[in-house]
Amino acid sequence: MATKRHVPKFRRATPKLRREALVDATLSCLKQYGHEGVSVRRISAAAGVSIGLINHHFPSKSGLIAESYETLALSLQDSIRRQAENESLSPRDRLSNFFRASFAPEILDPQVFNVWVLFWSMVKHSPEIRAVHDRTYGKYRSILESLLGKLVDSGAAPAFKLRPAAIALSALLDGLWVELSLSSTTFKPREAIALCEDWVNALCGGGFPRLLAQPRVKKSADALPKRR
Amino acid sequence: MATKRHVPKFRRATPKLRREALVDATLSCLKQYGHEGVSVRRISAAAGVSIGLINHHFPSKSGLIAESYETLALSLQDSIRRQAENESLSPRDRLSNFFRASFAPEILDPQVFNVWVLFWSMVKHSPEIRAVHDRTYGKYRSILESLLGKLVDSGAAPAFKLRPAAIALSALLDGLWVELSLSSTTFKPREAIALCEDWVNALCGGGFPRLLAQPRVKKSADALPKRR
DNA sequence: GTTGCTACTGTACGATCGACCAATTACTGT
DNA sequence: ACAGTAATTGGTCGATCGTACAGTAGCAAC
Repeated sequence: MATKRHVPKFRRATPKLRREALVDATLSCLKQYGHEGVSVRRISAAAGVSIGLINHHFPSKSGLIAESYETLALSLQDSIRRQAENESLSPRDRLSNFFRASFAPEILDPQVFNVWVLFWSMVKHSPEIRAVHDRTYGKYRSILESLLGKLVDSGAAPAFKLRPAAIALSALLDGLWVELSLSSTTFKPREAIALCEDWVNALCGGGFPRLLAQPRVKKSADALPKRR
Repeated sequence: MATKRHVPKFRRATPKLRREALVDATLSCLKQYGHEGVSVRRISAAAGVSIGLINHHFPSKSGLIAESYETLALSLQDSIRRQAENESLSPRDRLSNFFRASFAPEILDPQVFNVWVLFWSMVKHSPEIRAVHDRTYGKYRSILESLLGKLVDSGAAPAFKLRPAAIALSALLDGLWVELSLSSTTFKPREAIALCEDWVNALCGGGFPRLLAQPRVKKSADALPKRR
């Protein structure tokens, strides 16, 4: 026997690191195989660990999937938000950066869309996944609201109702993202960006009178319009 | 023995009728169980037939699913389009009807959305489903283009590029539909309708200059702008 | 009544699923 | 060097999956 002492069959990792590795493997499998990728065997194989390890670190398969959803959602969100955080730019330019980032290749990756839609299809049947969805979507909309609010503060746009505007803009972004992801041949990312810019330009130009009706006010609960 | 002659164990049906029944059962299972509903056993039980009958009428399970997708897509499409077909209304009013129909309860049914997203998630991994998607989505956009074209003809809107406008409007519709279906608490269908109306109003008021750049012309290939 | 066609049944098969758990083993503290 | 801890393994369990196929039986034609 030479100097060979001992070759470990596996290496221990801290629960935190191992969980992250399993989440990465899950996303990888979902991208590659779709529905069929959601299998403890496939995921553990991709992570290079044994089958039983998943149930050691996660309560069940759906727990692992929920955590994977949250990881992907926050990753995409941060990737987009970073582009819009440049404080040296005007709010209007930051919105433009937000749009460009929203249709960057890494976001339009068809595999990412596929995984995303898969999560959507689980929202209704899994409370854990639904919780993740509500949390991340609320955060996304609040980012948009914040950007739109700064737009008003900078004087680039007249005062308008932030929430419906953020809803409309995020819907437009989402809808374009979906269509682009489903078939990239119909139109191009730059067209999608232009359509978002057009929407904001119309907003700045007062093109949506209904959104202007009740400007932002600090408190005054009675300021809530009674709907028409 | 009394008059009891013979109680048939099953009744024969024409292939056409049986296929339709199986498609209906498939959609029902998908609505109720989501991913887990896509099972020949569950579907055949819902249709009240034996397991083997599916493979007698369809080449495989994915064939049945593709046909179910097409059935649902055409059903929703017709339901919406009927509202906009009233020839006695102005093009602008027909668009409004189109919006209202797009957010009618039967379209916003969370179960329908769930099934729809499930189909989306299969588009990338199944050529048969992809074919159905491309066909139905192209048809949907052409309906929108036609409506928008009539809007120009009626003089309600200045001439604009139909295709990008139809893309933007369908994206807005889809995005709002997705958000409403995912969590109905965030906003209400009437807000979604209002946001669509606002978009068309802005279009009619010339709020999207970029869409106006090149009005509809018959030929003139050199009219394509060089992008900025 | 009889025959022929085929819609239809139902079992069987091999593969794969998620969960479970006792045994193993890498690593840390002493 | 040793012991304790817990991360990790890998086999097993019952359930369920899609497909195949040999056999059954409804129903129309004659």
